[in-house]
Amino acid sequence: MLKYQKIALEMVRHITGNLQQKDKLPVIETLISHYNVSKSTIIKALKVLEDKGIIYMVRGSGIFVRGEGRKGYYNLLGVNELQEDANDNRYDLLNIMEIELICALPEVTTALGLEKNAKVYSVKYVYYLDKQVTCLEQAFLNQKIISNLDEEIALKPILKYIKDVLAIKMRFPDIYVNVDKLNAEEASFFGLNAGDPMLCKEIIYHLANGQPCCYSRAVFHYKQAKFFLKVNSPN
Amino acid sequence: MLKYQKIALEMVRHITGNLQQKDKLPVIETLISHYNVSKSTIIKALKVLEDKGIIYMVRGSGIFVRGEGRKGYYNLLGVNELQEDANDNRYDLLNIMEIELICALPEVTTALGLEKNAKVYSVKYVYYLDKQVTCLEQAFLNQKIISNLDEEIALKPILKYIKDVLAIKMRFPDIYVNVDKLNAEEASFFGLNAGDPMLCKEIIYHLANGQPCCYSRAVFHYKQAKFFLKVNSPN
DNA sequence: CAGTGGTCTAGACCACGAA
DNA sequence: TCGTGGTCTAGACCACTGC
Repeated sequence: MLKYQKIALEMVRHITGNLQQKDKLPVIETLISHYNVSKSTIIKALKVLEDKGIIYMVRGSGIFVRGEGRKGYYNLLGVNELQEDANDNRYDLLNIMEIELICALPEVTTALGLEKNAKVYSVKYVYYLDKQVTCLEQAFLNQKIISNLDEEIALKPILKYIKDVLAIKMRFPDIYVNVDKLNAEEASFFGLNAGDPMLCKEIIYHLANGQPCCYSRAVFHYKQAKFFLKVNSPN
Repeated sequence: MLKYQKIALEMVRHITGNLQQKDKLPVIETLISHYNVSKSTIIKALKVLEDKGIIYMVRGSGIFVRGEGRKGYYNLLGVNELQEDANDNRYDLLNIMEIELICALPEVTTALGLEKNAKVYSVKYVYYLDKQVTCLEQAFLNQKIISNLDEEIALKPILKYIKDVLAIKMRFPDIYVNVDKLNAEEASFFGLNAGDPMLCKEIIYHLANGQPCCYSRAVFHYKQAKFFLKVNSPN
């Protein structure tokens, strides 16, 4: 693990454990001697925290804690589908409804940049929160990249499996959000009526080399479709 | 303007004007001699583009163009409300329905961290796309920070005014997204029915020193509530 | 194993905020 | 004016990709 990453991690732990919104961090000079690294490395670590929305740095003044988001809202980037971060208690139960190897439909071949009739794994997930269905997800994985998928693998954090076991590096997801009315089938899962609102979140995951490898479409119960996003100044 | 910002800007222009998805950029050594700056400065400029989702860098391989998002979707960060970026043709007409100086309601005092009964400007906007209402927005601005607001000012990009005329620096918005049913009043604006879906996007803008100064709540027609977000590897 | 992106350093200098 | 964040440099060295 790189120096700046390690420092960033330590800082996150220290902040979340001990500090509150608007608390001031030590000045950079202090951090330099504390971690015994160069200024650039400290700043790089701090930038990581700034990008995550944990701190903000004010020139001429200091470094401050940015504080929590609104309660009941989930991090839009804390990509909960495909169980990337299972610590996040966005749901308390997960089931796989179906898992099969199919020929990709046009929608999927486009999203994943595949040849016609290429094979993909389709995995349908149901997420529960307080014993209610909160999210329906269907994920399509390029079989050329992720082969030998089975239920046991798919039930564990699948992106972690891809990273750790297959040693494939994921990068930059593209996220699409839109709103629509529930169809009858979806509505029955949620215990809602057809025509009720829903939020649809689509994600296309790319590998380190830019190739798309996974396309996911998740539909959320509108009462639980609450997301936040901490942005930084675009400069 | 800083070196790396200037270089980033030039690069963006060059890419959007001449290159396509997956095209390869010159190697860093070349960029160094072309722009006549140090390696760190080039990398800093490239990071700006990477954060914007314009390029991706692959170690050992090269720097590539990431390509456009899906058609018909708008950048979730291209914060169109309050007209930050008027070039973006997310709407083709804008009206102010109402502008007044009022005592902040509890919801607003919380969002802006104000004292009870503090004064805020309330500005109600209506956005049109293809002669249809596409978005209703109500913005609340802390009067202690933005004083003397009038219709003429509010109709121009208001964040630009705050930055350029008042010389106040904006930073890190917090964005909240949720989905709900339209009430009767909102529905009548959109030409939809009460109970139809809507997307609500709330933004709290903070100043450079961390103080919240503006709270905006925008409701979108569900057929036009399509947003994308280009994320980078969290490292 | 060559080529390319990326980390890390030490230090000069700049820009902004607060007192 | 001082303290603090931030830019920029030159160069050593590391880590990954693809031939």
